[in-house]
Amino acid sequence: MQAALRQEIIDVLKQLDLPEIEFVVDYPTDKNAGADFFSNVALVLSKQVGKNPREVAEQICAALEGKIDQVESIEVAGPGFLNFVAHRDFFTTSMAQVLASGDQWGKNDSWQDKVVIVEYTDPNPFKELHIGHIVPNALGESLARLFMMSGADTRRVTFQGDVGMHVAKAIYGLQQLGATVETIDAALLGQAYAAGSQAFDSSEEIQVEIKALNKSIYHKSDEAVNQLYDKGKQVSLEYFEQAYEVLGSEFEHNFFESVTGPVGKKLVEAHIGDVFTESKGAVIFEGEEHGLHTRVFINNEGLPTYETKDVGLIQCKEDWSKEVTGKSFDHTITVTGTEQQEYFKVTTKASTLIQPELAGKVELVPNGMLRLSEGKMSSRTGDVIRALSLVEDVKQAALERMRENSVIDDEKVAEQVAVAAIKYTILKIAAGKDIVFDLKKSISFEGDSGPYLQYTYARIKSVLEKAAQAGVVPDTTNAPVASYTVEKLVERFPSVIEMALTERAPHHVVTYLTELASEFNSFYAAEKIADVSDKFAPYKAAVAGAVAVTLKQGLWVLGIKAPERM
RNA sequence: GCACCUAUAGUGAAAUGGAUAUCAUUACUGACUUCGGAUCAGUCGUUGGGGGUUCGAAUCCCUCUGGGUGCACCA
Repeated sequence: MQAALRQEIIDVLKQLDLPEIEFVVDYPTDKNAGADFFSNVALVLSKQVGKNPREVAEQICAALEGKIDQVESIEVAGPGFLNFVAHRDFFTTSMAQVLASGDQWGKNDSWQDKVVIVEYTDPNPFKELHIGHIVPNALGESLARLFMMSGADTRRVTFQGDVGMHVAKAIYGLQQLGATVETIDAALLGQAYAAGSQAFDSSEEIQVEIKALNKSIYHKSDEAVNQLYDKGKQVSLEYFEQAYEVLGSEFEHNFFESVTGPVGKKLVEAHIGDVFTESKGAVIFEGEEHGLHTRVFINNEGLPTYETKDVGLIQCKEDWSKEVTGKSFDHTITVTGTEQQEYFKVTTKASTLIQPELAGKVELVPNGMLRLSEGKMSSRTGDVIRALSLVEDVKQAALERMRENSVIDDEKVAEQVAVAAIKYTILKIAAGKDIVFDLKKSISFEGDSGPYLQYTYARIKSVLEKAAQAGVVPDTTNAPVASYTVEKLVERFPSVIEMALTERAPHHVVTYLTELASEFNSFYAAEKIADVSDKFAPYKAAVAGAVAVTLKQGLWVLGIKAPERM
């Protein structure tokens, strides 16, 4: 529709001998409920033409009159906007299309057949998967699904630090705690890391000891250590898998620093002289000439730093992409904290200097930090809130709620409600902004919340069931003269999906769904659906069905399950 | 010190440079003898200060103030 309007306006401009300019054709903000679409073309033109904007608008309006099939009327409003009102049929047809397309509703082909690798969550083995990891997990999952909605061959992966000082500290802690291969579990690993970190900070002797341990892990030189390491890594990864399942993520592949390190080191060493330089025993990249800052890629002990592991990672992604899809990736996204933005620019620049074909294909989407309104979190002191324990707490609250006033009592659904509540609080905020988390208050089941969306969906399912029993069959042939506001919102869904992807901003989907649910609930309060004596009941049931499809698709994009009952 | 990000009702947020800044929450008032009250309707309350660009600024530019983050051998 927008495209058709735009084209007609362009034609009319030519016909009227007006200059070609950039202008907007879009949905109006909801307070001018009178119009379905608007354009600012006259406002943009007025200066160039040297006329009053309203005058220009009138001229274009007159020339457009009757030219566009789906438009009922056009008028000039405010300072010189063109307001278009769509035919009633436009929305009626749209409802029918939604019901017919089902789980295809909202899709587009902007990334059709492109290979996109989305990397997110990135927990470190031997450390806790804490509530800070939920933010990039929720964001990355949603971005990945937006790419899927846009036709991309989307691959979800993680990148994990399975070597390095944090691992040495954890192993040291395990040794101190007298852990054996048999006794290691996720809880013990958390304790071990905290114990190791504290020991590291407590004395220089222990620091030397842990650094030595780090080297032996790297070179796999001590069999006893290797056993603890292998078991610890395995336990960590299994634990992560459990968490991913609860959170609703499924990763196809884990990349490890122990693997990307050597790959990166080779690449870096091959480009000493043209990209990297040697300085004080280390290999560095001088970022200043690119407006960035200098970073060390290989330290003076000859070990690759995180920078080099990231350079290697890109190569590993490329190799893996060829292996699983038969071709190079078209785009890769890394979701990680905003604090890594400057750093990421440096490694990306270095990578593209090595491999110019990567330019523009490597992207960082920063996620904001999650702060607690009270107290600080630190895995070094063991003072963390594990992701799963947060889910568990919220789930208990949900169960309590269900026992009070729900039609069912189901642990699985309570968990889905909990995850919805948590993800909603994260995803409603524009990506990259910090999130203040008040454990008591911020996870809400009322108003602006994940459960509100789920509730609305369950409610529709329920009323449609009642309607079916009463003999009301959803049908769009007999529509009331005026369209319901909620229909107009449903029709916008695909454009919201496209915008959310191009801006890397799932919060647009959250805002939209909340508005849709709210609008539906108002509609629901005012209109009777399961009532055979109402001649518009079949139409209203069709509208309710279209809202349900939209909610379900939208929640899917957010990585939130839509239970039929709750 | 340099660089980047950020500031919107009491609180948490939204607003591709567009029309009367939108939601939620809090507080208060109500709702069909109930198609699920995790709902709906209503009242109260907002763009940090100062300049500028623009037909039009929460949004862009400058500046001040407050907050955050990053600036070789950690990840």
